[in-house]
Amino acid sequence: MREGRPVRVETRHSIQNTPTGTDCSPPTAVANVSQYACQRRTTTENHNKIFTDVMEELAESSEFNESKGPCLAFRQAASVLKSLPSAVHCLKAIQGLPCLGEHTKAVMEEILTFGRSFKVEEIRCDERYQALKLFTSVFGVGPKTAEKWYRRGLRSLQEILTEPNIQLNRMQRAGFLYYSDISKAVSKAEAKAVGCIIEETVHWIAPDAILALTGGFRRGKEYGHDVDFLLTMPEMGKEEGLLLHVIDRLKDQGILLYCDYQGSTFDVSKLPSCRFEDMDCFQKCFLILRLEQGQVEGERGLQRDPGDSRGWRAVRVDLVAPPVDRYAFALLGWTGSRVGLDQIIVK
DNA sequence: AGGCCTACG
DNA sequence: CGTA
DNA sequence: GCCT
Repeated sequence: MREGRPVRVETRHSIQNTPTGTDCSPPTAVANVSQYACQRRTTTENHNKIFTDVMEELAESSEFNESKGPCLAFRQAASVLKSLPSAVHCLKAIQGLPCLGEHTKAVMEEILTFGRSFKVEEIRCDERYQALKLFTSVFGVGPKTAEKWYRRGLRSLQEILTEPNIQLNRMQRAGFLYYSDISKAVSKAEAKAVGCIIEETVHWIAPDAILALTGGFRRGKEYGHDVDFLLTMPEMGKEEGLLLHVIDRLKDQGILLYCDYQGSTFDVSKLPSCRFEDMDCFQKCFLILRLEQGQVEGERGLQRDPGDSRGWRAVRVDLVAPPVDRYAFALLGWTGSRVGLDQIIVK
């Protein structure tokens, strides 16, 4: 997810003392909003959905209008609001928070007063916005491609698939093929089932390999849009080639529907300075896996009508394979001191 | 007034 | 260009 | 649009 860019910390970003007691939100609501999006409190539930939905629509609309600045600003505003531990009930409660300026606050006031934003409702009615939103909801389709299709007069996904002169790339073909599955949220039970499959595959290759769930489900979320794992070997360097082996095995099992592999770009001799926190250089892959319904806890053998559904669904899965020293560092960073390694390593 | 991730495929 |  |  993407949480937007870091914001410099200021003393005013911390809550001011409110000795008069006129604030109408818990005092903790505004305290401790970090300078960095990645350091902000990541709550399991979003307590300000009524605001963040609108901010994200404004961001999307800005993106479609190629207004990069406003797009970023609305995304950051949404990110800050999502990090709050409780719902905002009056504007006073967000005093001093970063990324919430004049315009954003005006929109929020409108929502507090009328329960809706009229500007956003206008945007939602716009034909171009609707089409671009629909097109970009396909995995592999961004604003440029969506705009191209819109200018050709296309309006529905069916029209895209029917149009003979459109050549979809590999990513987009997967996007259309598994559209409804990928659009659907992944449940915790499904994430666990994916974990079992990856675990079995990984340990078949290397019994001492270490696999850990990360991302939203690691933080205890009930639903997510993909499932993330960290994978490594206890002995430094042994993780080389492991990820490609895993991908081969998934292929052999016939459950690999899509695979985008990125080799490691970590090179000590090339790096000007050691950046421990740079996770982007590790081996990783973005997959779409076929998950059998029978593998999911709670859905075992409940299939009364086999003709009713396929008996499986597609799930987006990310695997990252750092060397073990970085792995430990990354896990501790994501996990915090309260959870032990035994709780986060899938065994 | 000017910036607003980046690296990879 | 699109992804994370 | 928000911040510097």
